[in-house]
Amino acid sequence: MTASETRRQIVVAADRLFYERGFEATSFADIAGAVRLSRGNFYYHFRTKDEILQAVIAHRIDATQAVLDAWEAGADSPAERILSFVRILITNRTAIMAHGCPVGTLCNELSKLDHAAKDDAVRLFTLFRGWLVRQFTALGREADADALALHVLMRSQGVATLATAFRDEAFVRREIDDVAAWLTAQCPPASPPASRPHP
Amino acid sequence: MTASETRRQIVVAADRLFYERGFEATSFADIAGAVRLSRGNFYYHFRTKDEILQAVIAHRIDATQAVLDAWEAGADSPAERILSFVRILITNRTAIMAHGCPVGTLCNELSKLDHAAKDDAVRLFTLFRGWLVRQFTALGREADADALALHVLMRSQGVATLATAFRDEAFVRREIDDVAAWLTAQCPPASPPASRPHP
DNA sequence: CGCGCCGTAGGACATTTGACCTAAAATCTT
DNA sequence: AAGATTTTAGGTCAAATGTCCTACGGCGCG
Repeated sequence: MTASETRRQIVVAADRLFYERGFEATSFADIAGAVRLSRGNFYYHFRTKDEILQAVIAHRIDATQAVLDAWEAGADSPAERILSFVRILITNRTAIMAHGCPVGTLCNELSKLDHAAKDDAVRLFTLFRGWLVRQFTALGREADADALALHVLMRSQGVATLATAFRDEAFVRREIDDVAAWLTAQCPPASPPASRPHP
Repeated sequence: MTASETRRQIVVAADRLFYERGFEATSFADIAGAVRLSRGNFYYHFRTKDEILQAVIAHRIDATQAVLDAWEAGADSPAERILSFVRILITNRTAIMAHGCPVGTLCNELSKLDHAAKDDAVRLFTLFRGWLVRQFTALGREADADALALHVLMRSQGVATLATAFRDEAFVRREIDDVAAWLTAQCPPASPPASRPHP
């Protein structure tokens, strides 16, 4: 096995474990075990947990960017793209009801730990935020695109958190429908300006 | 110092530390140090970390219940009461931007740890949920009171999470205003039914 | 071919940390 | 002062982290 391939496997396994159990609760040995490496060999690739965290975040950023790029390259309208984003909550409902949103929970945990990589994790949010801003701008809402983007992110996060707490799939679907309705009201052909963000 | 008083101090200190650093990241010694107790004395009051967690959750439930009762005993209208709840985000903005929502982040962490006390933590949410249901019922929305309650909780959680990530106070205020506007649209004297929850 | 180099892999320590426990001193109660 | 309660100062044990050392196999080179 080549070193970079081994490394990649480690990052993928760590990514999953950090998501499922949290960063703090995942031990070096847990990750090594998941990839079937001895501790010593593991150390050859990553010397500290923080290094792994850095790599995991970088990996997530790449993966996220790829998904967003693909959506933006597709034929969907900006509004449909935004809905694609929100529907992640449905697609990943099982994982989310068990472990929450990967981005939100990581940012929360790193904030509490006051971890050096905190800001890097927030960049994941920033990625989505910027992408959403572009979609809303394309919908003719350049003036308040950022407020709208944050609003969509806010709703996703809120739904994810409550989904984890209550494990209520009907609630998730209801709220997704509500976002869809809100979105339609935001960017219609021509209707009275809705009561939303006044930035 | 009487035992129950010492115990109370321990719970208060543990509550703060669990909130600020997280449950997993807070050690026995951290709590003992915060109350200036020897580890042994600490052990006299609580034998395991899980016992402390139980006590902290019970303490939070009591405190929450007291606040909700006070609000319900006050002269405010149900709509104003709901706004009081949402405005906690403003009142506690400093703490929330640093450590998130105490309820949401605890539930998230315990979910990941698959901790036995997970469901007890969710009861904190349930407390708010039931209280909100009563307010919406009083506003004449008994039919969808629960969906509306969850919607308000969802927004609070989303705002808290993003507030922690971006530390943007203006965003928080904007979203609070938006909830207020939404609330007005929900339960007005008599207006066309808004596009909200269809449970 | 023989030899040393290097990337890769695996195991054997050493150190630290944190949860959990005990014995006995100090303090309070009656 | 007897007896219960509270506090202190230790100590144990397992898990986690950090570091080193050996081994194997390909490969360039004299």
